Amino acid sequence: MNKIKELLRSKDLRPTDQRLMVGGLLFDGTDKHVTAETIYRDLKNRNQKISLATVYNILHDFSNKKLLEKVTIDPEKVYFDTNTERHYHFYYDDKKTLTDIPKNNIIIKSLPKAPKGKSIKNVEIIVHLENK
Amino acid sequence: MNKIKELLRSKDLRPTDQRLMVGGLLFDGTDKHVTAETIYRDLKNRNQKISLATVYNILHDFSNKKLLEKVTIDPEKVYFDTNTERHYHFYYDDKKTLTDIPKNNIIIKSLPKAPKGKSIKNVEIIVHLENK
DNA sequence: ATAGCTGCAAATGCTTTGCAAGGCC
DNA sequence: GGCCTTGCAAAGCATTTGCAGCTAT
Repeated sequence: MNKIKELLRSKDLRPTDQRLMVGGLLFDGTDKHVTAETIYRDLKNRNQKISLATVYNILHDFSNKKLLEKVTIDPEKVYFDTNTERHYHFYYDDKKTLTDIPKNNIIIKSLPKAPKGKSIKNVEIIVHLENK
Repeated sequence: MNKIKELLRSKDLRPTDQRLMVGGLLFDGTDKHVTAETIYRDLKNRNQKISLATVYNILHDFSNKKLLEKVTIDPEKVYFDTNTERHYHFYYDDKKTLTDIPKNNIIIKSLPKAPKGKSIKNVEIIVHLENK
C-alpha cells in the first residue's frame, strides 16, 4: 500500500483514502480493464466509503497522469486499462468485455503521417469479435 | 432519388419518406461522417418533417444492413460512416471531428488470431490527433 | 492556511422505449 | 389487412457539475 502512496505522490496526486483504495485495486501488477461502475461496486461490496462521483474523478485523474489508459468502445461505457504501454484490444461485442491482444500478435507496418499542425496522440485499435 | 429507393429495397427496408431523406443526404457517392444530431439538424434546416428518434432508428437500420459503419470514439457521440470498406480514422480530439485516413497510409502487417470459437467482426483503428 | 478532494444531489446529454397513429405492400 | 415505421414524450443511463464540508501538506 505504501508503494501506491509513493506512486500517487510521484504524480502529484494526494494520497487520499479513496485514491489509495482505487489504486490498491488497480495497481497490483496485473493488467485490468475497469469501468467506474466496476470499481465502485467492488469497493462498496467491501463496505468501503466512497462515492461514484469520486470514482469518476479518480479514474480521470489517473488517466490524466498516465497511470491508466482510457479506451472508448461502447458509447455507454468507458473502460480504463491499467496497461498503459502501447497495445491493442479484443472486444467481445456480445459480452461487452475487453481483453488485451497478446503482444506482437498485431503489427502495424506503417503509420500515416499526421495532418499539418497535428501530431499523433495515440492509436487505438479495437478488434471486434463475434461468435463463429 | 430512385437509386436510393432501389438501394433500400435491396436491403428490405421500406422506402419511406424519412428514409429517403436521410438516404439522400448520405448516399451521394462521397464519404461522410455523421451523427444522428447532424442529420436531424440538416433536415430540420430544410424544413423536412422528421423526428430525432426516427433518425436514430434509420441510422441503426442502415448500419444493421451494412449501408453504414458505426464508429464509436467519444462516449457521448456515435459516428456513422458512409464508407463501409475497410479503412480507418483520424480523430481530432479537440474538435471532435472524424476523417478517413488516406488509403494505404496505414498497413497492418499481421492480424491476431481470434480466440477459440470467435471470429473477427471488424477492426477499428482510430488515430487520435492533438495540436503540435 | 489553503489548495486540493470528496460526496451528495441535481443536472446534462445522448440514446432508447412505449405506444398510438399512420404508411407501405 | 397486417406488418412496418414514425414521432412524441417520457424514461434511461453513464457521466458531469455545483458546492459545502473535509483533508493533506
